[in-house]
Amino acid sequence: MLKLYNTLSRSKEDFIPIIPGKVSMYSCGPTVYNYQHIGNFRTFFFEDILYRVLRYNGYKVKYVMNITDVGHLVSDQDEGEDKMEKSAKLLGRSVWELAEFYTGVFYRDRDLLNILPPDVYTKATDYIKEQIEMVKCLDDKGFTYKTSDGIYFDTSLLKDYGKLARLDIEGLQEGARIEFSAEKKNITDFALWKFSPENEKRQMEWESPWGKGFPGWHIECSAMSKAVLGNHFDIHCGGIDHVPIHHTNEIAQSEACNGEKFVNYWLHGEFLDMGNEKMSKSSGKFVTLQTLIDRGYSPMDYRYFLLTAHYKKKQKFSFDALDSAKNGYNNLKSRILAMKISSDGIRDATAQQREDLKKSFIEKINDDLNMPEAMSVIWETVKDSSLNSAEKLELIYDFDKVTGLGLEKLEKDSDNAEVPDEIIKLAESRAEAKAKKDFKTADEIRVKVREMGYEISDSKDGFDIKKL
RNA sequence: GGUGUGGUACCCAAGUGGCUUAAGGGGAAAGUCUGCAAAACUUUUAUUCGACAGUUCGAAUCUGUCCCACACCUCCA
Repeated sequence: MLKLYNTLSRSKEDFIPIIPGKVSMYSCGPTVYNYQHIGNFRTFFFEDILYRVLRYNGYKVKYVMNITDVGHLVSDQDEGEDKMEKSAKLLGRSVWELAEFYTGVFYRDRDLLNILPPDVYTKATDYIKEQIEMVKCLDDKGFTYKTSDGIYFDTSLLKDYGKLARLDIEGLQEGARIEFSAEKKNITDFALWKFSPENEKRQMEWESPWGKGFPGWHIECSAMSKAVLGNHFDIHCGGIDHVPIHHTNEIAQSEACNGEKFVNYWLHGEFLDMGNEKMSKSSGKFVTLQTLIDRGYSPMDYRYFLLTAHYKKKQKFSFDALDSAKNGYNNLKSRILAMKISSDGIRDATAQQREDLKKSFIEKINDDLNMPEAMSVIWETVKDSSLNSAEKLELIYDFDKVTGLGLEKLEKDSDNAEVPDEIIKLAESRAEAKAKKDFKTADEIRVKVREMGYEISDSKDGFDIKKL
């Protein structure tokens, strides 16, 4: 039985889909006005694990992710400039070009991290009509009011507003530091449709029953999930930061308009803790996947790193921690490679042991996606002395459908091809010296080669050269 | 001011009442192997879970108090 932690109930629940055997799932994707940083990818990774675990459990999953290419203001509370327009202005490009560019980078990074694409990507600008219709629906039902800058949702009309975040509305007002729009009736009210500024031509704007403008950020997820998955679906996920505002508002809009429960299970991924390194995009300073690549890490090192912590807990990022993940991943890979050489067969006699390991793995992933424990089962499998290589590999390849470390496709690095002739010659002369028992010369050559960036190591049939 | 989360070995990180005399990885150390190394293999590395009280037959896990760190209530995945 798959158990998932539901933010709505603040507890781990048995997962029971609306339609047996099928799962409908929506996750809040990237806002493509800038690069995604490694913190963003922690969330996309968590969603990938969720998707994989659902599929591993045999569910037929319809997974939708949105691409926000319009309307996400600098503040979630609908203050400030549109992030897309602001960023475009800064770079002197059109917002459309910008969105396309950053979407492309997002896809590339996603693939490098072996994150599976969803079944459907929905771009906010492709669903303007649906968003307008939803605002109209709310308007018709009397949930809206108009101010000088847009159509707003009146949150005081819902008695359970804020149930997801368990908001203490009174407390919010007391501690609020935001510039409170005087025209807003309640601090928690938010824009459904924003009017284009009169003195300014926006690059992205559309006609609507309320005049030229653009949709508020929250409405896109409500409208697009409705369009693709219907009024009521199984799982909605995203980053933990979306609980108090974005997801709270999605629930308000969707339930007010549709008149039925919106989502059964809300799952939220915790943040990556960068220590002193602030990761907010607005500060302009953040670590991207490319930063890691430039520093000599493979994107998959980062994936392995993410697998070592539970998604609901803050994970401390540091280059030391990433180093240890990289080493761990390398060790795992070399063990797998060593096993691949073997020509063992699967034995009936070990069926029980293999069954036990598999059961244990499933138990871990189904316990609210406990990947650190699942990784521990993988290591147990690797080190199990009662199983032969073929048996271990069969299990590990199966487990890797969830972990996504690319272990089945793993091939021995063709490092030797890149070793310069000069180094090979030195290695050969070292072998000669060794044969003559001239160990002093042999050691000198090894040191010299090491200084040149290569490591010579002896093997049964001669030597190996590895780039350092 | 309000709200919330967390403090587990040198580092990362599971575990939330007995199966754990606390997973797993990294690191470190020792041994086997080796001319010596490297790799590989084997072994070791928290009687202890921020502190102090308490509940219990039994607690890292529950309760209370305190200390510390962080996050959110602006933006952020």
